[in-house]
Amino acid sequence: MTQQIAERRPRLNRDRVLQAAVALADEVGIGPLSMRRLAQELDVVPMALYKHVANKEELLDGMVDVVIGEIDPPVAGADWKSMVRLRVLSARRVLQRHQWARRVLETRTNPTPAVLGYMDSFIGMFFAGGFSVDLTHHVMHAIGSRMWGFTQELFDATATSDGDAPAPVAPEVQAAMYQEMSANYPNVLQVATAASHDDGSVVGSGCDDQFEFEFALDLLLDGIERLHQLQWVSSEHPSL
Amino acid sequence: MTQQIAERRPRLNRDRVLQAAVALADEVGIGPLSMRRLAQELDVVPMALYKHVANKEELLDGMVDVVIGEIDPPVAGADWKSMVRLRVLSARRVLQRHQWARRVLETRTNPTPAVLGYMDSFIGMFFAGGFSVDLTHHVMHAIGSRMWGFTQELFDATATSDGDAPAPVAPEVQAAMYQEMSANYPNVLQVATAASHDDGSVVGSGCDDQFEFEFALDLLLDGIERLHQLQWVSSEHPSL
DNA sequence: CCTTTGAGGTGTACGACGTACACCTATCTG
DNA sequence: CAGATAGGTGTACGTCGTACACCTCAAAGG
Repeated sequence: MTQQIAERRPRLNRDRVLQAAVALADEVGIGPLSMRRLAQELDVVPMALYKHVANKEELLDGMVDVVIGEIDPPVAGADWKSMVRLRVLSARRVLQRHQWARRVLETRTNPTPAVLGYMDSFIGMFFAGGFSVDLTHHVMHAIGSRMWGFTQELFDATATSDGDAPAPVAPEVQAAMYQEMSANYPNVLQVATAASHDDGSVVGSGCDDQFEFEFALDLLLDGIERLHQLQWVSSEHPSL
Repeated sequence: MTQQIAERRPRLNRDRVLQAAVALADEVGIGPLSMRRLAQELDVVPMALYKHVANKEELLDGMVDVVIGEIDPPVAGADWKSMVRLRVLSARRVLQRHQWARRVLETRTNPTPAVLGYMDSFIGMFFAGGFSVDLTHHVMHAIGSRMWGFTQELFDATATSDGDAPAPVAPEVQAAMYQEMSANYPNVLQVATAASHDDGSVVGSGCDDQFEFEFALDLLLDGIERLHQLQWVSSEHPSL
């Protein structure tokens, strides 16, 4: 009789927790997704979740990773433009499927390995297309905000988003980060270091946000001007 | 002795509440901004706030209005491109000053009059520049997501953002909305109705999100392609 | 001048929330 | 079979938004 009525519930694990969280958020939205509600869904007491995720923030990190994992890998053997285009559209489809994801992604304060990996592979598409590190950097900002649906500070480790002072990073920690980056995310590292030559930090954004903003803005305005001059109308859906 | 020690605190009103809320959010961030904390700042008991704001959502609406009000009006007598450019940059400066504003703006489910007024005047700049209603519509989407820092659903009344079913709108209410719109926001109305010809609703977005997305994406990709072909480098900061 | 009234401010209370901490109990290892 | 340890439980605390009943005080009417 030690066996409970339901001999099901095959023991929780981190993955089942994340999957359930994603499913629940898809169903009811991110607002009503509470630890208690999620626990209930898994037929478990709230505190049980904390054996698999450190806290709610880490749960959200994990959910983001699940979502990122759903974005298609780059299609092989195409020109950079169609590769990038398809991948951005794939990302859009995923974020559309999980409406809450954009909002959550936006609140992540530092990128998970899955996000870094995605960025790295994305940057790789530009490199393969013969882009300079410099242009790739600016372009990632411009495309990134379209792809994610918000202007990102994903790399800006200095933004704690709650106004606390940025924790100073010890040199040896920074060195370790560098090792990690160069082993796993060489493209990200290349872009990041090139962008922060005037800044001491390896991980800080170190780039000129104002410039990035105007870069993308002018890209848009120039494109718009061209369409205006051409008397472009959408009903014909011509190539831009 | 009925007079309290401090004869100051010149009686609360909605405006003082909003100003204090904005100042507090600027200082400590949006996370720690609670009704209780705000009340404390105003030297008042939490429930006192509810005499001036219906609830926290309405407080946030009011805060957004304060922020929107800080964006510069269009400069007179310039071409559309510089007018738009300056105004977007002004909006950016404001959102930069109030870091929390972007996140809050994003969670607003329907636009306040201040936001509608701003949109209306923004659309007006394109109309004055000779843009068609059609092109203006697409361009507002593309520029909008750059200006606000996120891809907007500001007009999408069907998105309750917590997954609830969209409340059906009675015909007479819809008629009243129409009156209101045509009186105060004629430009918005024009763009909205043109965009939703296939949709019955006046206020629903009714436009093809996928198309808007690809429109802006291709605008970017084409611009990027041009830069790539020109071997553009940022260090020289040439005009794009 | 006194009374009435209603807007503005108070106090208490409730049901959410995230999660610390001490505890129990399966399951696996030696 | 014994002991360890990963997984699950129960209770409790401090936070949040806000409903509801109450008080108070400035202005207005007799």
